[in-house]
Amino acid sequence: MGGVAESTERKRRIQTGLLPHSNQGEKDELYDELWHACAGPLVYIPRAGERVFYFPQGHMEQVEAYTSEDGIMEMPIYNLRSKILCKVVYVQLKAEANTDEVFAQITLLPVAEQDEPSSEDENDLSLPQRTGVCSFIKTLTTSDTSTHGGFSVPKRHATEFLPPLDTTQQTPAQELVAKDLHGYEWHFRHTYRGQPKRHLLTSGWSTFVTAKKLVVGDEFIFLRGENGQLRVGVRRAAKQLNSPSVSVISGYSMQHGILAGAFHAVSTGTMFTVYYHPWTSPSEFIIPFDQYMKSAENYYSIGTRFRMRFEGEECSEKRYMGTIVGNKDIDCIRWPGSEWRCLEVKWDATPDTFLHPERVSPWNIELIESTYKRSTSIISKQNRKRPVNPSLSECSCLSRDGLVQYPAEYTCSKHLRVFQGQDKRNTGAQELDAQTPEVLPHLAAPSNPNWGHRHLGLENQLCSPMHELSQCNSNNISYLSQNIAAPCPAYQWHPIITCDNVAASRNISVSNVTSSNSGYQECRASEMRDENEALLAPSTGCYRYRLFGVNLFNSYPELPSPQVATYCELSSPCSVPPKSQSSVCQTIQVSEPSKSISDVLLDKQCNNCSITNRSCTKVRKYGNALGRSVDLMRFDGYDELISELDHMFDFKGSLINGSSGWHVTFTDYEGDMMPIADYPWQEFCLMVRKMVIYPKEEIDRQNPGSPDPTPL
Amino acid sequence: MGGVAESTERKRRIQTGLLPHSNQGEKDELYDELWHACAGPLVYIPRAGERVFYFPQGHMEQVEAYTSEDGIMEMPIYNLRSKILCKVVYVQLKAEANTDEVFAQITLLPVAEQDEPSSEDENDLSLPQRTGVCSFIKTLTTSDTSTHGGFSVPKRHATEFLPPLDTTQQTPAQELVAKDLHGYEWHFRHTYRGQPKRHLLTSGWSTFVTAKKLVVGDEFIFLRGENGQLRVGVRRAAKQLNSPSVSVISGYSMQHGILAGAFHAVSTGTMFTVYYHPWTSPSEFIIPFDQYMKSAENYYSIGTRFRMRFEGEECSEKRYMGTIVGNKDIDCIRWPGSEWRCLEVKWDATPDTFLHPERVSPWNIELIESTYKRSTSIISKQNRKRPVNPSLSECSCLSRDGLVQYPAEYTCSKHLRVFQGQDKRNTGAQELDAQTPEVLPHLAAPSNPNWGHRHLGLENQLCSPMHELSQCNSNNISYLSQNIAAPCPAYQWHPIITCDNVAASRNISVSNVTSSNSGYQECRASEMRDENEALLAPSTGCYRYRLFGVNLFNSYPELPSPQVATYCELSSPCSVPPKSQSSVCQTIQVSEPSKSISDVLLDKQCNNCSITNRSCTKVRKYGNALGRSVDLMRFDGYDELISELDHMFDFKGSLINGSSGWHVTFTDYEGDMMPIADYPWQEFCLMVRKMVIYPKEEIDRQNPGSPDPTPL
DNA sequence: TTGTCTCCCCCAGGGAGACAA
DNA sequence: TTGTCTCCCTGGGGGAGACAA
Repeated sequence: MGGVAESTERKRRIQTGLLPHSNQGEKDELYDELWHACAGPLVYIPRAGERVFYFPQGHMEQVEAYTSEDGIMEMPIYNLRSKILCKVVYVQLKAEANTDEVFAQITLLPVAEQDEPSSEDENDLSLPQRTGVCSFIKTLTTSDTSTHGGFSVPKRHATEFLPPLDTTQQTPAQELVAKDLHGYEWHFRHTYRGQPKRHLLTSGWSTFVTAKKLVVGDEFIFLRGENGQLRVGVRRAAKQLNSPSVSVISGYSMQHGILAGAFHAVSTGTMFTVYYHPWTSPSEFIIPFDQYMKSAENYYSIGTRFRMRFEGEECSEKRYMGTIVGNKDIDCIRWPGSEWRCLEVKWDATPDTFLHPERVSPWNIELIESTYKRSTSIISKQNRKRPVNPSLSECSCLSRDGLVQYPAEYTCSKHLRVFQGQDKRNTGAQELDAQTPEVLPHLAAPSNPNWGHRHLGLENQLCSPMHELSQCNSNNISYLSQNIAAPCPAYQWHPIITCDNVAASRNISVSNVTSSNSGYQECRASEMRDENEALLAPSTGCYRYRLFGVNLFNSYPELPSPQVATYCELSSPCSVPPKSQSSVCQTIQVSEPSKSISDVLLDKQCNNCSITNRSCTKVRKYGNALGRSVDLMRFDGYDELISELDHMFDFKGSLINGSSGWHVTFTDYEGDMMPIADYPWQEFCLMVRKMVIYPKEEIDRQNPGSPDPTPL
Repeated sequence: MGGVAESTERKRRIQTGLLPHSNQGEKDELYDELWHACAGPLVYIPRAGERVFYFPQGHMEQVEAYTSEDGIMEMPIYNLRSKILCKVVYVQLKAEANTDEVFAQITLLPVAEQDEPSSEDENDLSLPQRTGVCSFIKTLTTSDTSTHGGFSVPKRHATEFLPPLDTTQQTPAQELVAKDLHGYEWHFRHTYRGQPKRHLLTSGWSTFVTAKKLVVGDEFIFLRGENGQLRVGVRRAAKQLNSPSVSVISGYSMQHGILAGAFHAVSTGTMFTVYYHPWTSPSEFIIPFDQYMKSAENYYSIGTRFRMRFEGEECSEKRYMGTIVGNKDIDCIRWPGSEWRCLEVKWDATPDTFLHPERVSPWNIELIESTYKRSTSIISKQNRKRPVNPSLSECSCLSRDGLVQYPAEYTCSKHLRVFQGQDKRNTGAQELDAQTPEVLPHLAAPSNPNWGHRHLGLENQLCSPMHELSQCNSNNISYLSQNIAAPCPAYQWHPIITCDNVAASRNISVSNVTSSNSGYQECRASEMRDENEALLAPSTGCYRYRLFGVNLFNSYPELPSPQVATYCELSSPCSVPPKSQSSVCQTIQVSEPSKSISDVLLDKQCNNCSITNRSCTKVRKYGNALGRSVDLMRFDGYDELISELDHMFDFKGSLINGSSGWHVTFTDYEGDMMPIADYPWQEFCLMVRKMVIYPKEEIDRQNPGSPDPTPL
């Protein structure tokens, strides 16, 4: 496609909003492809319009990688939620000028959780538009990086991706001009010479190597766009660049800035911008809404077995298994109830256990299910969960029209590489929802056990991982390198998987592993729910935040009455009465329609930490032993707060109209008590620690300076 | 001095605390020397223990230099003072790894303004300890930076600073090893060859040039310590490095971080750290207490003529003159009453006016006094004021025992360079105070019109700028370069001033300039006061905040009765009754002992901004139309404030003991009224906008949320 | 005295095929 | 097919004195 037709198609896409964060034409699409190629397949960047949860804790973790020294200072406590639902407003994919380190500048707009996203947005997001981009990656050899000679281009890559040479000449040569992520043009002389003949990049190559500071093991990325435009990029083997951060503000101020900035954005409903450096730290602090919600469906009890994906050497994927050994707040003071890295885990012994985090977030891991539904359900579940590294978990063939995915039920210890563009990470409900009836049967077909597979006749041997992987054995190491190629132009964006020395078809014996944890009955309701959804959900396109027609966030049952006993072990004492300790698992198993996920989340947060939950602010009425809690983020100002308090404490409107004789006071974190409404709402939200409703006489009686004199 | 003697002296200094921020021995002193040499003579860095004013606005300005894009977003309003008195806790002088850009990491501790600094601290600070460091600077020529050949060492520098060569050899050579600011060791081969013979740095030089990215016009700095240690550094001609700042947090978050971090530090009385990059922006946001206080003595009315020092090309100093054309807040919303760049100025026409800021802070400029005392008083005044660039304004000879200064009453348009270490910027009262009686006569000697001159027999022709400058004319351009040398080892730290093409002895015709502004009578009382102080001040060691024995901050005349009319033009309407618009000028001219500087400050600050003044706080008594003002800086806490208010409004003790039935309330800048003493005193000082004393009945009657319901 | 130029000459490194994995 | 080696050869640039400002 090109010329007029391409232009027309482009116009249509722009008009229909199908071109995310790109309004400069094909050039920028190619840029995005290059960026993702450089970032690596494990890196997920949300798209504009998407709804995500922003985790300030994770953001702080990443920023701390740039503040070596003074992270010891005690942070103040901001009244900031541990997770903030945001709409992605703008995404810019960039690269550091000096290091080519990719990073994303993401502008977020905090949104109320009850806002329903339009189904169109989500549909758009689930349909990444792919053009005829083809590319290859090669890990640099010693010779490639030596000062003598150039870069050896694998023959197939050269013939497929490089412009054809005039082979009639003795030593045919051409000049290639390719831009990098900074738009800088690199010139390479491409020749075909030697005995035997081979493709080489000679002149210009050493300049590139020097400028990019490439060493053995780094990767060279080459892209060719539809119209023949060339791009080059690098991925470094050693990701641990010592941050050459310019010393502008102290780490302490940075922490303040992130928290205060986010708080201000949340309070005022304005945008804020974060930078995400996937190479710097693995703190993925922006998690797609769906991914989070999926993980929230599971119950993460102590002893639960799980596995988690990591990026191994040379961009390969590894899965490690472990056991949950704890479930509690990482910082009970500042982030009570936070799910960020709330799971303490013990990893199964591996040669490189030291790499693994001792704490993970629920959405980082996949639980290992019980075995009896493994042939279909487990695969389905895995596809649906895809917690961290979705694209590497299966061999994907991306067509212009959608996503074709194959589950990869093996551990490819090395040399497995999938090169593809960014796909939709959470291909759970919304993708299922988008299924046309005729593809649903695929879900249960054992021989083709992928779900969401759009059967559009695009499959061929290049796209079949099982086919490709059958070529991979330890006998043909040098024949097929780990290089990845997207064939061009016949099949656009159908990655070729080539690998050597791979225990290719080795399946993880999930059933054995799981059954070894016989002491725990796994909560596995969500997968059943998935199936139910697939079968029962109306195809309205917006059921995701509803469960059987009940809006998950607007319904707020005061006292949910769990009708099944919980199987789930609790890791920490819970201050909530035990009867409310239900989980979504059972609730959904019995098709309890009044139990919403938000309820479950509330319960779970209470379980996670026995200290006060800062997302909610305690309110007490003078003389009443029983306190309540309100979430200030749900209110727009004092009026709404007072209205809620009026309702909560049964003032029947007299608190609102002032006739009650009671007044709301609050105590800030310094312990000073003040009448409410003295401060602007935002500041109040920042400083309030708890609220007490006093009768006026009591206020008059009190010494205003004495902190919190209320009897409990 | 060396060996045992040096070690003993070192030990003594460490014991007596005379070694600022250095406990690692001579190495670090040499480091500091190198740092300041690289930073340039205009750069002032406070010392640990010093009291300074921190201006968040200026800090924000500097940080904005690192945030190109998103500075447009509206900043929230923090309850932060425009200037924050701090004690310097810790200073680290550093350099950026990539660029060698010098910067200082300064840890500040907010302090209450009423805390008197101990005179010992200040004495220590005013006695920088100098060691036998000698050095030279050379601006690199084309040949120096070319790929062919090395660095040509001026002969005098080589003979004085480089280890002697064995001249009996045909081509004597030696290896020099010198560390840079990062501690990296550079090796240079030093030879003496060629026809005619000359000193050259050959091997190693081009590596240095390449690594430091030196170009023609950059400067090479060479230091030699007492014990022969060598150091090298660079200063770049092009200071405008495009900030290669790593994208970690958004500029918006940085702004939040600076304000929230400072606010948190002030609120909790904890330290905070700032980074000051003198090369990046001229926003000197940390100003010594004394410098600020000196500037606060002047009255900056519209039409006032002033001059200001700038760094010209190649580190020369230029003075430009201008006229104050406005005096108002740069940001009335966020920083009401701030003096940061509160002066709008119009610069006299110069070829490079574009360089000049349209707004300056009072402490940046020196007012041009009336002429009749120019021969002595003006010089004295200049020495005392030294608003921005103290070290360049005179040729300084620093001995181990003190500071010898010569006023420089000329404009050195180019090529004037003074190379010296950091000296005490504010050599005002405390230096005078340190005078021993026998040096006082120097103060009035017309032929030696410097004050604070320690007559220690160290003067010699090398130290006399007038002598040196007599060599400087346009005829010997190539004979004396602009290179600066500190001769070694005979005279330690007595800079040689060598220059060419300098209009050396050209005096600014201050009298003419000033008289051209005939419409304004300049306030010039402070210089008279200086003289009075010099002659009359008792040598008690702590008179700085006293005037004629009256403590300037503790005395507070109830109703100063100005006995002379004011000469000062007011630039903006003043809400204070005219009768209180006296100034220090008249007061001191008539030797009014009861008029304190703080009173003057009160009056003046009221004039500075037609909006509420944050340094003095208005107080009204309910029902009284006539308000008062108090300077909260004078109080240690609420008790003292209430005591003062009791006295001020004639409560005769009943406000103190609570029997009056009246209560002091205050209004913050948001317009919210609260009872006094709800907040810790420091926070109260930060947020108070005005105070009102109410009868209790009135407080009870009022809706606490309504802003300032008091009738005027 | 020192900035610039030119000349000399070395060697780092680009560019080629040989060779082997 | 392609990684590595070695050989060839060129040019950038280090290093010297010449020369002039």
